[in-house]
Amino acid sequence: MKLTFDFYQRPDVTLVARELLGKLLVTNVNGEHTSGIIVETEAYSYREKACHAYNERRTKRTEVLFADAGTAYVYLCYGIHSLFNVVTNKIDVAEAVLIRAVEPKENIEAMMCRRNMKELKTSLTNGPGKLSKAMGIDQSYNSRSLLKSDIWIEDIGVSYHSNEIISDARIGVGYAQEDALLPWRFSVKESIWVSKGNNKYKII
DNA sequence: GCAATGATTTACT
DNA sequence: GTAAATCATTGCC
Repeated sequence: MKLTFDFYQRPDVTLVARELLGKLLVTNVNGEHTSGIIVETEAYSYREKACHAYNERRTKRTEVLFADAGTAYVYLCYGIHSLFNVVTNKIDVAEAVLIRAVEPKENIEAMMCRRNMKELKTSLTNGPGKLSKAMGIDQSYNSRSLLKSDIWIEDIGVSYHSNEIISDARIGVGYAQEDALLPWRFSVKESIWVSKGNNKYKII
């Protein structure tokens, strides 16, 4: 069952981030239907410095974060990678969940083709830039609604108890000072598809 | 207008 | 382990 507006509009972005684990991310790009199970997420909020819309900063780019719940926020990172987020909370409240890793489910061949890979490895989708490419998500999906387009998230009856979820500091947000320590990264403990993180800016 | 930088990945050594 | 790739957005001049 496709997730509805009510799922995304709830006020606690970390709760939504946790509950997105085990859900199925589905895209239908250029006639290729692909999907993967979400195994790693991060929460972002206007209340903390790691967020692009920190302190309610509105610019052309961050405007999407103030949009209605269930809107996709796709932005270019390091000039190369498209990172996929889902906007949560009420309209004009800038919060979002970054999808960091998925377990490939349907049409894995098409995903490998998009990533130029010959054999199936976890590196197909174990990172935010990687899964976007595998799923065919690019800048053109920015500000698209997940409630009524060719990209959406489904509930497939999987949910995790808190002892099956790892809660940790987010990756690559060292610039956010004290907010970089918030345990707002969530991943499925048993999954081998979780990203390895980024040692470069790792916080001790 | 211009310079700095990043919610990363990949290919080297 | 280290570094290059690569560019939209941002903030300051």
